[in-house]
Amino acid sequence: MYKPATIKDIAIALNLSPSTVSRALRDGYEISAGTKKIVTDYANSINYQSNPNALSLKNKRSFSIGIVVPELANSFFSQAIAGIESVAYESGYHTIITQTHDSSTRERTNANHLANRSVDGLLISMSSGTTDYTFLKTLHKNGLPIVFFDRIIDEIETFKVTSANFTGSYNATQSLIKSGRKRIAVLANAPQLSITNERLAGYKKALEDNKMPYNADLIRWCYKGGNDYQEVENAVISLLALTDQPDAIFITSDRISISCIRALKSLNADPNTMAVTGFSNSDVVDLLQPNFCYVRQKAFEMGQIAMQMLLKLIESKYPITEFETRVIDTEYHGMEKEN
Amino acid sequence: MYKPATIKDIAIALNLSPSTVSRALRDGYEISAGTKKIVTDYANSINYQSNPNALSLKNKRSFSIGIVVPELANSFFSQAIAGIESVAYESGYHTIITQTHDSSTRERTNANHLANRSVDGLLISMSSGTTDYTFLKTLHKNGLPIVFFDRIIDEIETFKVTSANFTGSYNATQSLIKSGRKRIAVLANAPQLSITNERLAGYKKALEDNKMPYNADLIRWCYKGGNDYQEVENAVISLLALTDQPDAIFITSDRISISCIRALKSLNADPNTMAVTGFSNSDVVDLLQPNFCYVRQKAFEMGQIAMQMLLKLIESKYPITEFETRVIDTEYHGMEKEN
DNA sequence: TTGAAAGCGCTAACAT
DNA sequence: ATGTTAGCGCTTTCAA
Repeated sequence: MYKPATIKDIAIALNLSPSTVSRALRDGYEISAGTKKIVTDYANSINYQSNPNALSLKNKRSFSIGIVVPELANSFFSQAIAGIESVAYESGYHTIITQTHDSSTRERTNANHLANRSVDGLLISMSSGTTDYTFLKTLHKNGLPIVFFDRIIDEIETFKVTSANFTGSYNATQSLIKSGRKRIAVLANAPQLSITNERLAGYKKALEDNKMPYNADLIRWCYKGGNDYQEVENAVISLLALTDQPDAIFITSDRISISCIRALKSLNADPNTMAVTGFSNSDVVDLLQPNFCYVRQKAFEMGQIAMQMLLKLIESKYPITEFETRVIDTEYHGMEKEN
Repeated sequence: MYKPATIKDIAIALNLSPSTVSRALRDGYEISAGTKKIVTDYANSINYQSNPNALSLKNKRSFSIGIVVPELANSFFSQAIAGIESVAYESGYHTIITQTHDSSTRERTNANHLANRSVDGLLISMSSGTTDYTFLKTLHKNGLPIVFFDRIIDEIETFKVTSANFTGSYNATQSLIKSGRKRIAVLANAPQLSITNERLAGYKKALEDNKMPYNADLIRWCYKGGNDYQEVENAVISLLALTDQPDAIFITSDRISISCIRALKSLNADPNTMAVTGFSNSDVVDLLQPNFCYVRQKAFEMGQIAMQMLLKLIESKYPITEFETRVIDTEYHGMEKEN
């Protein structure tokens, strides 16, 4: 049984009362310098660490924050988490990371567990399947600080940070059009997601501005967000089977982008007749396929901002009523690769 | 302030004592069916969740386990974590994931924090820089169940699980030799790591068995494990600059493999004169470069096994004295890609 | 300057 | 079958 030393142990060893030890360790003003030194020295010598559970129970404060993301094995999220951690670490907060695998049930369980585990706040990027937000609303109403990032929702009023999905998408589509593509198909992520709709809207607007028709036949939904390769391959096959074949594919998400490239390769599609452009934060995407252009989100930065927002919520003395939704621009990586 | 309902609240609302409520909720045998129903119904209606901090404090048991890995943005680890979670979830355990970015300090902080946070056990894969294991020894001596996976160490006696690094490496090198390669260079990970040495040993043995000389000139160390691209590129440049250029590169780690491919591409090395083979668990590695052969570790499976071992340690009635180090075979993906 | 005591939410003897 | 009480480790009045 793992049993670290307690304040009581120190008190007994030093013939002091627990309260004195507690105050000494936290540098309380009432304690004499001498006692403080004795206590801290001894505490260090036995490598004393306070029990966070007891502290949380007492203080309703844990100096840890919970992170809920769909998938760690997704570059965007692991980069965002790195950003979150960098800020959290500086401010003395620990991070507890959980993943949902895009399951609403797991999402609810994780969020509730974190809340009960008395994290001081929650950073969440929604799962693709979630349509019922009551569990979050309840937590939020009960006073748990929540910040949404990337996959945000309208239903809860708080700080949010997301990418300029519309613009990123618009520019990428523009670029395809400029390069002469006439029939641009889309592989879209689950339609419940904010990011999906924004990205699709950017695509539509680009078509419109170029007086090109929007053709629903060219849209394919990948409800599993690219986690199910077969779903993506089927979508690609059905696009290739169209009598009026598309000459480009625009993809609204990272995992789908990868799966699409794989599918095109395995179907022996000609990379010259089929241009591919999509959102991706994979760190190897530039190595994948000669002509793959992509939109990259500033994931690390988004993580940092999200954590800063959460800190603001947590550490604010009075309730915050003015909330901000930050939109971070994306980077477009076209074919002419510099650097 | 987030403040969930407590057992006391329920007790007051239902005019019962806290202990009755507690027992009813945990289906205690002493409680009448009627009371049980009343209590559970009410608890459900207000969405009562027990406070894990209080439980941990009381029971010295948290039903959560801590995970310490170098880097989440590394396919191997995110896959291993998925394996860990799958077992943990089935057994009612939560996982708390932390990453060290290969910093010993972060590693120590994380491990200590998790231990104090009263996780019931620890799953750890060592950071590349760590040479002082006293913090782990201390935790272990104090009774914290620890299981090592992948990057294991000899210094602590407990359950461990790792890959057949020697054999995987041996076979990959054999394969390079069979295909006619004569001068096989190596990009090696930090030499502190168990996996680095095992993989290097496999390489050496393959040379030996083929009566080929081991040439230290062909070995390059990447102490940053591929996180520092420049380090890898420099290594590649220096290999290409050799008067007697290597005709193959064997790489002992995932991140270095990726960086090496990128470096070769940016240096315009001819993929036909320079064969590349390395360890990688990236899910896009097969798309990267036509002739890249790779050794894949069974990461998910390793995670599952590690978690099972940890459960055994945690839930064993009496102290375990017989420890096992499981070695899991690797998959070699050569050039003839089926499927 | 220090100590005693109560309480955070929960459980488990020990009553009743 | 249910209630009372003490205690997990810590902080914080209140008292000395």
